[in-house]
Amino acid sequence: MINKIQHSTNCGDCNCKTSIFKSLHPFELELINQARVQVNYKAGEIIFKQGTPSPHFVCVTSGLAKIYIEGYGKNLILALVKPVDYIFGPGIYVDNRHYYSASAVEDSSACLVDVNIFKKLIRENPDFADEFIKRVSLQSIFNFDQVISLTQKQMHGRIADVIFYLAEKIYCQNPFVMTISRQDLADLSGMSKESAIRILKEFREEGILSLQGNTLEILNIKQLRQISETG
Amino acid sequence: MINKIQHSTNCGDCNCKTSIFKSLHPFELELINQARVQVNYKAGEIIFKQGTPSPHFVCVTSGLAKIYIEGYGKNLILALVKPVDYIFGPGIYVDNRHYYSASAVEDSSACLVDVNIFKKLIRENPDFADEFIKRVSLQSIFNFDQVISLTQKQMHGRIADVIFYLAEKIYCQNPFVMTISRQDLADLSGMSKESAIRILKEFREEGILSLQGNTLEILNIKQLRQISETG
DNA sequence: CAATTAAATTGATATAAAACAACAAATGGG
DNA sequence: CCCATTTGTTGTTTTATATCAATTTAATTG
Repeated sequence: MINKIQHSTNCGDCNCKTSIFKSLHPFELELINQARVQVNYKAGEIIFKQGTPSPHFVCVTSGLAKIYIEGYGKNLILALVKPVDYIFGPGIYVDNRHYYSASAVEDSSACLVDVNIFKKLIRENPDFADEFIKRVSLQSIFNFDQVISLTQKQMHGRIADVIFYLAEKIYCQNPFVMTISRQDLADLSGMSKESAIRILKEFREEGILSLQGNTLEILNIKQLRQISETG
Repeated sequence: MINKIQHSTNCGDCNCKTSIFKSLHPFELELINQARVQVNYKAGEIIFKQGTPSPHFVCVTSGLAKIYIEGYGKNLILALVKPVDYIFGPGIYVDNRHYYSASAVEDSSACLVDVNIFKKLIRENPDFADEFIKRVSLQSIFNFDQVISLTQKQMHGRIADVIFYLAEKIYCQNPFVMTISRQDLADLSGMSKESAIRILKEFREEGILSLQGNTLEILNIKQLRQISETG
């Protein structure tokens, strides 16, 4: 099972896709490369748990992961993380604890790198620091949109938002295969699984999308956008 | 009207209260001091508007401000900002736009400082950068708690959370005078003004708190905590 | 200080969404 | 390949919460 997935053998080839690393010098990238540990996760396996110490940052190199807050009885998925993107929680600069959990949605692999190396590079390379802060800022902005969607739109609008998120940011194609479960869809849109399913059904009946098996196609983007905007 | 409020005449005295500035050298603080502009706002006045350019960061030196997202028909208050604390939105490292609005809740004054000075200091002083990132991280963690409260608790729990926020983080005393309106209370807890008022009334009737005029006292902290935790 | 406007309060009604329950379909391990 | 477990689906009921409407209180301002 090991080594079934093809990976780059160094960060210089792999992480070039992640904009934040573009400001690192080759020798700095090599520093990360030396320190990294690669791990494989089966679908459903937990990568790290909310509340536990956070000794490294995680770079997802294949598959799909979710980061989610374990709340009161249910989870809220903050984001899906696809290759090549990394998970770097806010606890690292606070108390070295995770403030959300992460698990693999699909069979995935990831590189783990000691956070101290990361923090060291931020101190030493201002361009990298700027990129990092920019990245954190983009995350914040995304979260703002998310919290407005969750608190001010009703279910139809929230599902519309999540479908756009999946099509545009995660799977990046229009007919796409939903590898996330209905429960995940519900946890992304802050509603019960039953409600999420029902709205998906409604959208299908109204010809807004087609859904056979787990292949979803947005048929009427304009109408779905409308639903997203009218809440 | 001008100069009625007493302020420090330099950042060295004033901002020492704000932990993020403690890592700045005196000459760096003086750089900020030279560049700052002080402004007074009357209650209700807008400090900046979501979507507009963001040329400076804002340090609230007296009064009380709110930062809020203008959503679909209603606002969501992200935080109240009291002296001496600053407002530094995520747009500054992205597109120099504000992603939320800010306005004065009480008569307030603030210092405005060119963001470029701030960004320059972050590049040049790694300790300051670390403090800044820590600060942004704490903000994120706060927002996580907030979004869980807003999306997974029902109204009683949300109001309880907001009351604790006011008592512990904003007014910092137990009988405290609520200088925010009921609408603000509603916008902090993501519900209608009417619902917020009704729950306040219930809490009063159950002896959990007293509320005469705008003076609120938590009488049964344990029970309020319980309500916060059971959602 | 009266007159006007804005903010707070209360009650009645409508509705969005969860919870519950029962069942179907798919998945995975022995 | 079959049984067991999970995941998905649908209908019904209940409940939390918004909306609407009416009234009271407080705050402004000429």
